[in-house]
Amino acid sequence: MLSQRSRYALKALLNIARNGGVRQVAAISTEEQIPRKFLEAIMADLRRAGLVRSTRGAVGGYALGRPADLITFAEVMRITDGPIALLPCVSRNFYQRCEDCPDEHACQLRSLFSEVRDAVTGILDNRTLADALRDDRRRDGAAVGEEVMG
Amino acid sequence: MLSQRSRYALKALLNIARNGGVRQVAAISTEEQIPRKFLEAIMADLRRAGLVRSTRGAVGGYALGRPADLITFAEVMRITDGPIALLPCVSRNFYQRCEDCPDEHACQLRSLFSEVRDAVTGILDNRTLADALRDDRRRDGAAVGEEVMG
DNA sequence: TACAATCTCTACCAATCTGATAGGAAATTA
DNA sequence: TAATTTCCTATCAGATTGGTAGAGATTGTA
Repeated sequence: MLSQRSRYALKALLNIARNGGVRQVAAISTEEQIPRKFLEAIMADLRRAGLVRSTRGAVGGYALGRPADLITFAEVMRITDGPIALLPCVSRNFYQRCEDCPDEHACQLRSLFSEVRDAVTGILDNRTLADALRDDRRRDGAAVGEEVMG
Repeated sequence: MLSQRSRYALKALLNIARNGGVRQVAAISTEEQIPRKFLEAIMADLRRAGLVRSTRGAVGGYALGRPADLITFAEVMRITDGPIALLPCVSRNFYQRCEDCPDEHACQLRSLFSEVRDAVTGILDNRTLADALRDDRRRDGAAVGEEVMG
């Protein structure tokens, strides 16, 4: 399961991307129903990873560190939750040997879970914040305004 | 990440399937490098779920509760780790609402993580213990004996 | 019957992770 | 200077994880 941390991080980033420009923790907190102090800690992680830039003081806040179409879901999840793969020995970004495994290449779990990793990262490494916003607009459009467009 | 519990459960079941018939915890424990007492607890779970049948006494042990080609990886993982989906609100077997989510159908995470769930369960619900053993034999064959067969 | 082997059950435990909360320091704007 | 906002450090309760201990129940065999 995704941690609450990751869910919050993704929602916060989508909130910033949706609104554009600089956005305060307090606003995100109330809009996305995220405990303020907890969100502060999460934003600090995202800042240290370069996903957002912060400005302090009276009209400060957070802005995306790069365009929304260059921030993937996978990247956010790796920052907040660590590895995406189900086994350490099949992770590309956080590889670690399974200590109790005598021979990695003979392991009957490894090939299957490599396949799972490929399936998952195939989606998450290629889906950006911008994609999520676009899908959302399309869904709204289909229900309400798209007809007007032809 | 998969819990150690799940890894051990899968390895233990594969061990039983590979050897066929009844198999003792002590043997599995040493062969698969799993702490004995911990494995006992895991086998108890698998028994309660019907994946294995146990017999007590002098020549007791555990046998598969049904043929190896009817036990999927997904089923084992759900017993030992719970939901496979990354969000409770997209799980088929353990569905739960996200409390802080005002409108599930407007959620910008949900559609993406449904897609991920489909990709993962598409693999894990359709891969059985028998498949894993077969793949393994094929891999051995390719390296050693297959040439003899033509 | 006694004994050894095996699963079964209950309880317990240390370490880590999760999801927060508290309070103040530092920076910026008006 | 006052207000606003991020930044930093510390703390914490509860759950989860990975495991251990020991006694009890059941069965096969000598």
